[in-house]
Amino acid sequence: MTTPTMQSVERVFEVVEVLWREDGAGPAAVAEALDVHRSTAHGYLRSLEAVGYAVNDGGTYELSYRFLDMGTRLQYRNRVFQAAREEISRLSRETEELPTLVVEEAGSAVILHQRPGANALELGTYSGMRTPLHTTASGKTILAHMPAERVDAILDGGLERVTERTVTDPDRLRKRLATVREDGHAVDVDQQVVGMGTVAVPLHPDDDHVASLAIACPSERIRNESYQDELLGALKESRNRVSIKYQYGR
Amino acid sequence: MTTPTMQSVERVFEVVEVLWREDGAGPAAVAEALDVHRSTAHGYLRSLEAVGYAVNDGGTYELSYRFLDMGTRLQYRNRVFQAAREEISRLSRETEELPTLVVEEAGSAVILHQRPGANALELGTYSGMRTPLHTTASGKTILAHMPAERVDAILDGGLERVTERTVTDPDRLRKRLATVREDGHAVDVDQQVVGMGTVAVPLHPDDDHVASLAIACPSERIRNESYQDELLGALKESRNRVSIKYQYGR
DNA sequence: GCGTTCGTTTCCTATTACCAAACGAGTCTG
DNA sequence: CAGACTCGTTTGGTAATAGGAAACGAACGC
Repeated sequence: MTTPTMQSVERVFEVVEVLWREDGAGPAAVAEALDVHRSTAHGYLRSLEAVGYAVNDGGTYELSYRFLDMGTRLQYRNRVFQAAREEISRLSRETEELPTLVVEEAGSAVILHQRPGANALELGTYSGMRTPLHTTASGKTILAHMPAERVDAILDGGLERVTERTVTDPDRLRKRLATVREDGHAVDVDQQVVGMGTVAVPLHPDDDHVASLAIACPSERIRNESYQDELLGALKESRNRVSIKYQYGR
Repeated sequence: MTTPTMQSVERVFEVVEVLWREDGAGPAAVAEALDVHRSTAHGYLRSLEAVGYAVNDGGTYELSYRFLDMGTRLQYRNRVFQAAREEISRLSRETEELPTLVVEEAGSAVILHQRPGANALELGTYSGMRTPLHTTASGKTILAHMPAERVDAILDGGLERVTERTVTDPDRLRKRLATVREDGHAVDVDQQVVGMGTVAVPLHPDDDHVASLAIACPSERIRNESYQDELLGALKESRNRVSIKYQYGR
């Protein structure tokens, strides 16, 4: 923990961040953002280009789709993703909503995959997007099935508030998680985004991995209880199929 | 061109490559792969973790989904993608095949998006995947609509052979491109992958960008001419809609 | 049980990343 | 139209930093 991190590595990813923010930039802009000399910034940009993570378009450098390449390869390599892919397609066709697969990484929720159906909400969500675990229905089902000591470690990090309905009190959250465990699912309405409701079930294919399968849809549709039950039924059926597929390989 | 690239930047992305190949590794494995001292490898791993692009799971480090995050954000930022997204969903539902959006980057074809339909082929393709431009129907439609000097520059780089049917002779390729320009589309059967056929149309929303909209399906289906025409018609209709959407904003 | 290998930390120094200066090309301005 | 900027890029000298050696504790295998 006391070992310092490498300046050049931190900086090159700061450059990546700047290239993202500015949607492409030259040495001058990067130099100003990092507070270094122009020639230094130039070195980073040239190196990023050499390794293929940036492209030089006549003096201004842009991030390349190598990020998409590597990211998608990581996504495809994930065994939960492989097991869930087809089922998510099916859910997308049959419910016409927005089925989503969420996993946990470094104490955050990560959307590993989603496939909008014909009637799906247009949210700002995307594969790879991170959210705190305690602010979404999926995250709560994941927390609810994680070892207690890991939950404690995450809660100790503080519970960020994202909307006025975010549960920020650790004890209230723990009670909520107990309820999720009993119910076997979690439902959020207008929690993360106003107008959106989510129903989520845990996906617990083995002792090491906890994930969540969820469907997001407009709040008004999810308030209809029979529709909510319908979605829940579809989710649980899919979840069971995914678990089986996961355990017995492809 | 004479300016040397930064060793530490090249190395950190070598580490990324090793972490990908080994599906997670510790300092010892990375040190051996890069031929550096264990403590050096450790520094890179710690730094990658600090910037969020790797996660430390009890001594072995794995690449994180930050790559997916950044990659997908780049994908969503692309205006051609934004304009084509809905149409690709529609094509996926209506044809039940594999509609694909391809763009050019640094002289290569990059799959920017694809959405398998209910009957789609299961290929090894994925968003972010790169191929040479001259080996796919999409790539050829892109080449066919690129400025001649850029085509020359790319052809000068050599035409890699990927199957026995790859066009590797520059002059034959140029003739083929002329045909593609005349026809307004390109069709490949068993070229890239045996058993797969692709029909592609150019997507040329403005003077700076050339992309391609394509549908991949089993060879036997595409050999049926009326089916091929059906796909082509759907593609061209979608292409026109995407062009309009691109020009008149979202 | 010992030996090995691992991740990790500390310290030293030699490498390397950084800055300064300068060049040529392009753009804006007076 | 000309001058003065700013830009990307290259060069070389130097000081900060990345890399190597050694050592610690823990985990594993023999």
